[in-house]
Amino acid sequence: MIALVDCNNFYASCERLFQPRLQNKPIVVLSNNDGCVIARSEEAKMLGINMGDPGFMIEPLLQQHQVTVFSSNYTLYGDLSDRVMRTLGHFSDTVEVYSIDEAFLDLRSFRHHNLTDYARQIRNTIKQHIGIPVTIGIAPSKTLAKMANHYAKKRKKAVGIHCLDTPATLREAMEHTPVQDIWGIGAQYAKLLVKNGFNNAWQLSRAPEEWVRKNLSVTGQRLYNELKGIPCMELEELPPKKKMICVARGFGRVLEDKHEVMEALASYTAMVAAKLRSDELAASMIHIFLQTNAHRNNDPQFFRSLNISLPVATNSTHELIGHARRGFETIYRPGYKYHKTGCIAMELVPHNQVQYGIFDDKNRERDARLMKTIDMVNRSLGKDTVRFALQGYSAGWKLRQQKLSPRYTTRINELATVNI
DNA sequence: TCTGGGGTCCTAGGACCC
DNA sequence: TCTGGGGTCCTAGGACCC
Repeated sequence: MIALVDCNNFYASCERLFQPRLQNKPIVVLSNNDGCVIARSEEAKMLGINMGDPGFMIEPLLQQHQVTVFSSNYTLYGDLSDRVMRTLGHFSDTVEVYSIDEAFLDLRSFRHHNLTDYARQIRNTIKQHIGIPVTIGIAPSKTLAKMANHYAKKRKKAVGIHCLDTPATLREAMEHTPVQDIWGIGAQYAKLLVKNGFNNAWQLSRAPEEWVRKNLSVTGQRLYNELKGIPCMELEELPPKKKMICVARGFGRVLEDKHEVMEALASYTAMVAAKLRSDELAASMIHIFLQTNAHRNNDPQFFRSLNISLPVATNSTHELIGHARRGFETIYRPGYKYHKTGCIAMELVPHNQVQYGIFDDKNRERDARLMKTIDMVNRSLGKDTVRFALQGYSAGWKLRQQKLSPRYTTRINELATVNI
């Protein structure tokens, strides 16, 4: 059996952990730039606030019900996530960290245990040691474990655990799972399935396999077998090798000044370079793009992107910024209100396996030492302490984060204070 | 009358996930 | 005024090769 452990309303729960007065109060967390709702406490869900609602559009509702709003604080969530995952490691030798708030646990060697009791133990330990509430679903395959978890959240909230270990419990959960709630079925496939008379997971698992293969491709066929209880997806303990590294962001406001857009692109490129180094990778190609705000119907729209092949794979900040700048010069057009830009590193190779070029005259070893030093300084004194000229100092494109909470667990000067 | 066929590589686009 | 960001996988179709 496989368990899926999922943190409840994770970002909202993280924020609440350090502000106990928000217990039983509605909370929402907004995406970058304080854009859309990406997490809600139960109380906020009950008010009819949906995932993805733009913050400014639900402003009256937030005020009316005194909803506490937070900007997203990934430093805090990442640290609490690490603690949860480390704790899960005590309960199974095989843990796949699937996302910041979810993990699959292999419980196949626990055949003689009462798995519901074991799950209760996991749940209590995480609540006690870290303070985050979790829900646990247990079933014969990953897809069914996801379904069990979903079922527990919807119908057994108080218990927070659901185990699909008999044909009857399996069928019951599947009949109560509409196709769009199946892991791997999105809006498009759900529409197609309903049109063809498959409304819930049970019905889909009874569909002709040929039809599934033809209409949902091989991923759909895998999913179909998982629904039948035949595991087709193994647990991945090691994170797979990255194929790309992307930093892209909308600006706090639209930009019409070429240099400001370039500063943003240079800064995102520098972030890509730092990520490459921390993963010990180098990029053989970068992709850059810039675009206007598609939501502003009255503005002329512009989108352009460019692939840039690099003569020698690199993770050096100034080299990557140099390539990005030359690319930017060729795709930039004046006269538009720019909203977003980004840099994507592709064709990644391990940094110690880079092929040098015959005509390459750069001193790459000296460069690597310089980058190491910069990373060290920025790690200890803050992300932007050392930066390159092109990144600039104008804050016009910086993120909007008006409701940012302290990084309680990772910065000594942002510790929580307790009045007694 | 009949107008090759099998293979690879690349890219764009669509679908999905959290 | 204000609508997220970072990923993966699969397929179809074109270019090219022999």
